[in-house]
Amino acid sequence: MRVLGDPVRWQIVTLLARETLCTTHLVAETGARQTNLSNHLKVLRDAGVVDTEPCGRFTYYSLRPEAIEALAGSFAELAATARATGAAGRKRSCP
Amino acid sequence: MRVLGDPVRWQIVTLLARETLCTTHLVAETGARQTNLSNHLKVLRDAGVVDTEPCGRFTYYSLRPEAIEALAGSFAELAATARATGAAGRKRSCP
DNA sequence: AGCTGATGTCAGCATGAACTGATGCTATCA
DNA sequence: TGATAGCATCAGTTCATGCTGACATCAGCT
Repeated sequence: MRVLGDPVRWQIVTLLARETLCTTHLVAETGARQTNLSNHLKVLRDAGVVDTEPCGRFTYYSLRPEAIEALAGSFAELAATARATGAAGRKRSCP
Repeated sequence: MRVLGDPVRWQIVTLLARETLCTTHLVAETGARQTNLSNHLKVLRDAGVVDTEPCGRFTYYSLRPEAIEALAGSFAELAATARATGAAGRKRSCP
């Protein structure tokens, strides 16, 4: 969750959702430095959001749909309970 | 998105999803100081994630289901395109 | 009106995260 | 085998943001 808070990482995720890319492509697309991107990609890798696949001297990055789907599911669940409490008028009384 | 990256704010959101609460309750639940919570609630209010309803000298906070549902929808869409690119093997060729 | 308690706002401080430059490793090509 | 390119890691600096204390404000009660 905190991992996707950074705008650069969010841009990386949206780019990878459409296409599997390697670091060079991401550098060209985002305009960020290679080192900077490498750090962000490490964070995304550690969080299990992206997968890596070496290809010669390049490394391809792809988005893991499971991770995004899990987030989407928890958000949907949260929205459902929120709507239920709103409909039921569930509120704790003033102390 | 960036707004929900903070763990305290995430805790506030999950609490409000279940029950409409006022600041005193949130102070008791999270253990954070009142000023700290007030700042976080301001951020959530500015982002349109929560609604406020004054009740005497208390103020009730409730989660806005629309905001969460919008997030859930965009995540689901992202996951769908990610899964499609994975299935189609869509990748940009090495430069 | 005056008092009390709940809440919001502001300025300063501290912690953490992002960005950068330098360096090293690995794979490909001449 | 030397040169080059892609990529990762490390240490240092800068910047953002959360936290805190002090003050202001507002509603309700006596």
